[in-house]
Amino acid sequence: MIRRKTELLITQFYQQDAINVAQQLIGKLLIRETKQGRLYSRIIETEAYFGEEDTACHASKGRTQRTEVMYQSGGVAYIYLIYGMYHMLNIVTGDSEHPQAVLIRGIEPLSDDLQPLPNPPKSQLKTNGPGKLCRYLSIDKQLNHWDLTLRQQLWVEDIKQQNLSIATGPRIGIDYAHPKDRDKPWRFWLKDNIYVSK
DNA sequence: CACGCGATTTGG
DNA sequence: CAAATCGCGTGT
Repeated sequence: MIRRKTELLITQFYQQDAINVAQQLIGKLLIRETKQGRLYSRIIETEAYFGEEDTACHASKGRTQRTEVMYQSGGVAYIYLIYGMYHMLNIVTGDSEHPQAVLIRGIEPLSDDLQPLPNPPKSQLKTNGPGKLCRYLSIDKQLNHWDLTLRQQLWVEDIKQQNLSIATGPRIGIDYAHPKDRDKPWRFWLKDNIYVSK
């Protein structure tokens, strides 16, 4: 019973608009479970991509094989390859038929007891960037369409957070978008965190 | 079916 | 500042 209720809450959380989810994901726990074990991280940077009307969003080109997953109901992963070598992790949000997603741009890796790592990852294992964190978490297109509400392999957990200082600003790397979208403050990050990109 | 480019990262 | 590297969307 408790479990059912929890799953319902998680589903409802992802059915909110991408802008709301992007903001609320900051500070939450991202868990990756593979045969090698579990990796715990804290989400510290996100971006919202909202609908066909958002010219920065892949769905602005309409429904294609690639964007199909964004038309699903919130809670599944949208993962694609960019620049021929980097994977991007997104979480689909909102109701079905309204394509939107949150790009996970940065995480802070944690130890098994959920404390900041004494020795932050170096070189190949940095996590301050959407491509780097996918490399760190061994995320590729095998997890495209993955249902995060199953709470296996890849999912998000709510943890007690207080006094989070969240900053907002325009999204990165979307020069191709219409100015009205380029300027929208749909990037969110945790202030004063050494892992935030740039 | 050819072509151009991208929600990035890295090293010079 | 440019290279790496290939899937996807577009137009023929």
